[in-house]
Amino acid sequence: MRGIFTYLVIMLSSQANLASNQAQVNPHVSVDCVIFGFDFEELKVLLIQRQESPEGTAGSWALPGNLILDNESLDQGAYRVLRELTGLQNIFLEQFQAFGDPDRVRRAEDIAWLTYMRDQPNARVITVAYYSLVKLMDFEPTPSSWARNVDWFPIGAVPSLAFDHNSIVSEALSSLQRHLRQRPVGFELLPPKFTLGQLQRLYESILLVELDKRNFRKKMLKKGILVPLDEKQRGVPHKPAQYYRFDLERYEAVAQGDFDFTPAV
Amino acid sequence: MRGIFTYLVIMLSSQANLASNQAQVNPHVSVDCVIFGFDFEELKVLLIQRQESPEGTAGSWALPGNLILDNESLDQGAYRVLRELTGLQNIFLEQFQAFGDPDRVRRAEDIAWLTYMRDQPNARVITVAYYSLVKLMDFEPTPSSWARNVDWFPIGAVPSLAFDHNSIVSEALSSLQRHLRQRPVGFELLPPKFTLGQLQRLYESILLVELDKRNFRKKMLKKGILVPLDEKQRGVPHKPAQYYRFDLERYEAVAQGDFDFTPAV
DNA sequence: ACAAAAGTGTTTAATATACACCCATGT
DNA sequence: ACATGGGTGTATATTAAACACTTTTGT
Repeated sequence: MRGIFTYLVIMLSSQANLASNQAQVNPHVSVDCVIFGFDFEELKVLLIQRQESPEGTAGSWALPGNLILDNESLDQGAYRVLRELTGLQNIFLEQFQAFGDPDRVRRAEDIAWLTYMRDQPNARVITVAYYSLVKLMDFEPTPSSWARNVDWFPIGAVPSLAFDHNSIVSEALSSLQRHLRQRPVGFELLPPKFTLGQLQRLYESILLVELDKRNFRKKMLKKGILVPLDEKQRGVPHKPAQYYRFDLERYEAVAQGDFDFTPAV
Repeated sequence: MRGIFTYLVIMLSSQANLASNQAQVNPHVSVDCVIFGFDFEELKVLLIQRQESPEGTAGSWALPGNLILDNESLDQGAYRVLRELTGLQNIFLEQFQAFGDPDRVRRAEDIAWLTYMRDQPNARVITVAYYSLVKLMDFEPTPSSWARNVDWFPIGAVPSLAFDHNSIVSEALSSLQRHLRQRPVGFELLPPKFTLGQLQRLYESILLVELDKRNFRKKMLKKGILVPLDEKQRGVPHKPAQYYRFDLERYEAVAQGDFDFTPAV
């Protein structure tokens, strides 16, 4: 019961907005967010579990998403969904693709769920997909507040999802891989201070390659966008590592648009 | 009058479809196409000129685009718009971004035009933008058939366009530039046989750089995706150039996904 | 003491860059 | 003959790749 309540609060908050500032839900356009996090070991995706509807729909997993409001942009809609779900703001968000197959809603349980949740359950909906990079430490969904309704899944163990959400996740990963090679987006997944080992494991687990430690360090440090801090790891059962931070100003000064981290396989 | 007639045929053909196969126009989602062509000298964009409406709207230029039908995918919608406009099929088409600012329709003349053309002129519309690469030789809009309604514009001399179409063109160019460095998309803009000089000018005019002839040839030929033909240029007032063709099988065999043409500035 | 990850350099191969002259054709 | 773009090679600098051992800490 608790899970259902929380979930309804999220899904219906646009209705609250509607009441307070006249915004109308657009029945044909939604946004979906693929939220990536990194726990220093592997890449994870945040999924929500739909509640079981009165009609007995199974509580299958899905991407967080919702219809947009008529007075908000696509980006604003995606931010709103993220904020409502995670409470986080100032999150890295990138639109990567629109999905509009006429039969992206075809499974019986998806239709049942829409019937239960939406005013116009049969409206043709196209969805604009975003991926988001969050510092996983900032938002670890706790069993107490979210029950079984929200959880991180390893990117390699995503279950069967609602609608076309498995395709969306897969395209999000491709986009992230491409962007990671070209722009310094990886730092969005790490805390403000991090070690080179953590950064390397991030690249390895997103690009699905193994990298040589010495070459990785040389290459990364030569870019001149990392600055060492006066601080080292503590409490680790091995030689403590130097902490670094990403220097945005230096990046913008040095490489105007060119990052180009293209590791060998 | 002729121009208006032709244009109406294009814009209303979805209505014809509606009558024949029950397809409904979706009032909230459109597709817009940025059609690129290359005349061996510079990159061009195909624009259409809206007819002057009875309300006296100026005949401003715009991207070809239209609302989608409820039974077609986004890709199919974009293909349909392209086919209706150019008569061409099997065209290279790539979705690159959705645009959904609530105020992307704000100029008086845009509103007047929608009022004239659409059933629900005030509906919030988000548009999914595609860029398309065509062999310009296959489709040179002739003054006789299109009058002043369709024309190629150099990418550097695009006039002020309707709605947010100037932003869309600019983002399309960025996407094309990015893709050209990473994938062999340039050949879509060239005829089946072309010279290395033509290919170089294509890269130069899209990426807006000057390239060294010798290095360009070495680099391009080393990829092993071009095959020389038994044919040379004829009728040119200089040493005739060797013709080449792009070999797709060879590309797919050799470079699995990696093209990486990253020229120096 | 041992386990575990941090940290460090050199050699070799591949790739990128800069650069200048002769060639074949149409007019 | 001349103008025009086609075609070619080499030397140098930069970047990528392969590779192994010592260090520091917690247990």
